Amino acid sequence: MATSPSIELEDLPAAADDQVTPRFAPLYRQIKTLLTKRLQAGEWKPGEPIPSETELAARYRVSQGTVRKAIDELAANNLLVRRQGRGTFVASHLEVRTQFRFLRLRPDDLPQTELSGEPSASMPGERSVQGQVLRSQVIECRRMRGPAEIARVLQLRAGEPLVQVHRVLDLEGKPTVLDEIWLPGARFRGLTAERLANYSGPLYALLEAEFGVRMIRAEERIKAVAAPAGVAAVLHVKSGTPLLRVDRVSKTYDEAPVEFRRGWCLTERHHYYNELG
Amino acid sequence: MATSPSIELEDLPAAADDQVTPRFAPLYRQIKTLLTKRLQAGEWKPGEPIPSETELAARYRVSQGTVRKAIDELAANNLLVRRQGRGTFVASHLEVRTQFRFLRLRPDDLPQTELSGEPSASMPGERSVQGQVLRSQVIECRRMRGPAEIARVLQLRAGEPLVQVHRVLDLEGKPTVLDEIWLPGARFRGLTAERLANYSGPLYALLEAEFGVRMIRAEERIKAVAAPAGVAAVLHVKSGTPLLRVDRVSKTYDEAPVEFRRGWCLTERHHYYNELG
DNA sequence: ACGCATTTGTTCGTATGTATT
DNA sequence: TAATACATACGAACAAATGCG
Repeated sequence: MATSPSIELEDLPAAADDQVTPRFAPLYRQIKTLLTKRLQAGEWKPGEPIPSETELAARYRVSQGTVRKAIDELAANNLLVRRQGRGTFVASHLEVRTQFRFLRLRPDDLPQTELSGEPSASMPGERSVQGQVLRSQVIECRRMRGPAEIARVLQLRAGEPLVQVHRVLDLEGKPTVLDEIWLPGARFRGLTAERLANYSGPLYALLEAEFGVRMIRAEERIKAVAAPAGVAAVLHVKSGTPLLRVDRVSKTYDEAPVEFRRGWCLTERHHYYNELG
Repeated sequence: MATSPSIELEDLPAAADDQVTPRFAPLYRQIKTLLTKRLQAGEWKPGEPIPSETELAARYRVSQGTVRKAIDELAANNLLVRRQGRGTFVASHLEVRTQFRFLRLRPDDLPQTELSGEPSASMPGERSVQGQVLRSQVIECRRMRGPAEIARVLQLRAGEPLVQVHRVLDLEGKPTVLDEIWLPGARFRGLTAERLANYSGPLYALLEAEFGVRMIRAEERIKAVAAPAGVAAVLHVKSGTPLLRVDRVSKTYDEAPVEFRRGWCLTERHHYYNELG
């Protein structure tokens, strides 16, 4: 097993907790809160349908339109997915439609026509997503008491147990991203190197299916840095090569952070894609 | 005047035009299209109110709720801004609330509390926005017949006239971003170095006020690169320093591209911030 | 292949609440 | 205070998509 690429954590953002909850909220927003709590409690599992609008309206003694507006917002927040004629479903990283929702790296020469393509399976451990062949390989997975900075970002007490995962993403057959991932040990008790090695799908799908933790939202902070020696070796480039360093804090319901990830991305043939509205 | 930093344009994305317009659309979406056309025609100017919902409902012979749903989507697309009790207004880069909407660079040590602060004026040519002091200085502005790649991205014929602007953004008093901007010459006929020098606000506000071109949406493609000598000199760093290279294509109504911009960003003390939903 | 029941999507109309001028 | 405009809430009806018998 490769040694851990030694990294410094000099400037992680501090966690803030200034949620302002107004005392009086419109009815549909109260319904939204109630539904969110039921989702958070795991009353309906990812991929399952929630009760119909008419049923919920009766349940909460409000009109169907009010329930509808609450669900509209939850769907806009990617907590639910509406399907005409079928029902409203709990969003899931297991669905092909929403797999790799957070992956923003694209090949430079991607034809526009392939962008809408759905992920397709191919060789074991390999997947084609958004027109690019993707392979993930876990380098390391161990339990540790993490650095204070990580604990702070994850809103844990310093010294609390963490799971640390290192992995390489191959895109188009070339090692392109080295991910260093930290998870709170308490939430992910059975997460082992073996479990990860036997699994080939998206990490968030595994975390959702096995540990019931759904990643809803994430913040990313991106810098250009010179590749440290350890990282450079894994990506087969010279030390000092410019890399994208993407720091991600992923959050679940109620904005609770449950993952910190630092990705080192080689952008010779790829780029980070973003849309500004 | 400084010489143009020589850059290569090896891998700009090709422009695609595969808008699928379904023949039959719901009423509210037809209304949305009609309103968009009137906005595009400049019937209402940025910052001005559009007619009230009841008035539009009467005008188009539909219910107020249908107009409301159309406006909801236009507001979600940042074309309109709703203000309870006042009316619905054409979005504008001139408003303090939406100034620098597309600026994603943040100082590393920004306290969360300052994030919500509104931009405030200070010294001439200097502005405080999102907790950071910002100063823009134009290095160069000239007319030219641009490279074929630029023309392609802007969906112009090769050899059509372009305006090229180079500028430096100072953040916290340090040169941090070198922007190389290309605009279609035809749309921006009176744009000169002098006009830019006399103006200190956001560029998009100028383009909107003087030339009636509103930037609605943009796509960015980001790479980590080694600073070329010309860029390094402007940013006061050693050649080869890792920089964020942010390529932006800005679009106006109907997805028409009207700006290509390449930003070279020093991320020693700053980062590119992004939220994933 | 057809029709039926279910569920979300669209549209209308009305009434009332809240913010602004 | 009054008028105006957007925001919320209700109820009803029909359209469109889906799944099933």
